[in-house]
Amino acid sequence: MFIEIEPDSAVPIYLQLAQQIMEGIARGELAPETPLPSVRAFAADLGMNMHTVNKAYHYLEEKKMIEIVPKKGVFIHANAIRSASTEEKARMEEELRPILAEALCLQLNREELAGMVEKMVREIREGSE
Amino acid sequence: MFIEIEPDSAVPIYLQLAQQIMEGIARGELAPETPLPSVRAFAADLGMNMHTVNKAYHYLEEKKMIEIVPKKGVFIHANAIRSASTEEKARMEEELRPILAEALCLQLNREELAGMVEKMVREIREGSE
DNA sequence: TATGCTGTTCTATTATTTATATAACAACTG
DNA sequence: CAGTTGTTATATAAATAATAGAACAGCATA
Repeated sequence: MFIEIEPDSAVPIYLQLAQQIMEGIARGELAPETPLPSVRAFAADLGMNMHTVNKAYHYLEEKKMIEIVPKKGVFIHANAIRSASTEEKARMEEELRPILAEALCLQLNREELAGMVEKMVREIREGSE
Repeated sequence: MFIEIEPDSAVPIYLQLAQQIMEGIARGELAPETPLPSVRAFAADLGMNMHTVNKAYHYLEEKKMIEIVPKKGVFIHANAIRSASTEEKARMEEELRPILAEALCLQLNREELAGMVEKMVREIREGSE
C-alpha cells in the first residue's frame, strides 16, 4: 500500500489518507478482512500523528469501509465491496453536483464527461496518481 | 436567483453561495455580463455578512466565472461559458477522484455512473435542489 | 505472570479557517 | 453632494486541523 501525502494540499491530510485507503479498496489491493496498520505504526510510517490516522480511520468507519475492533485492530470491512444504498447514492450525487455545475459552464458534453469518468476510474484501478 | 443556504451543512456557506451562483451560470439563468448584487445587498438579502459574500465572489473570480470591477460592481464573466482549459479539466478530474473511488467500492458500473451524472446535470439545468 | 500490542480517552497547545462586526477609504453615479 | 461600489484594516469568536503526551483496558503471547 503506497500512500502519498501532500502536506500543502487544501485537502486535510487525514482525508487524503482516508481517500487513498478507499482507492486501495476500490482497486482490490485491500480486500475485505485485510488488516490495516495500527494507528501508531501507520502514523510512524507516514510521519504523522497517531490521532490523525485515527481520524482517517473513523471517517472510513463512518462510511462502513473499515471495521474498528477495539483492542484488536482495524480491518477492511467485510462488506466494503457492496451495492450502494439509496442514501449512499444520494450523497455521491450531491458531491458530484458542484463539479458538474462547473463542467457545464466549461461546456463539457455528455461524451467528454463520460470520458473524464472513464479516465479517472482507470487511474484509480491502476493505482496511478 | 433563488439561493438556499443550509447553515448546518459541512459545506461553508460562502462555498454554498459560490456553487449556487455557478449553477445559475450553468443553467443560463445568469448570462455573461449580468450584474450580481453588491456584497452588501446580497449579504442583507441572504442574512449573512458582507465579507462572506465577498469571499464567495473572490472564489468565483479565481475560477474566472465572475468579474469584480472595483467601485463598479460584480458581473458574470464575459467568458464564463467557454471551453475548459487543460488545467481546469485536470482540477475537475482530481475532484472527481474520491467520489469515483467510493462509487467503485459501491459497485456502480459505467451505466449507473453515467446515469447519476445525467440525473444531476438535469437537476442543475432545471434548478431543482 | 509480565511484556507489548491494540484502540480509546483525556488534556493541551498551536495554527488555520470560517463567520461576523465596525469603520474607513477611494472612485464612480445620480 | 449623497449614495453606492469593492477594498482594506482591525477585531472577535467559534470550529477545524494537527500535534503531543499520558494513561486505560483488553488481548496475545512468550
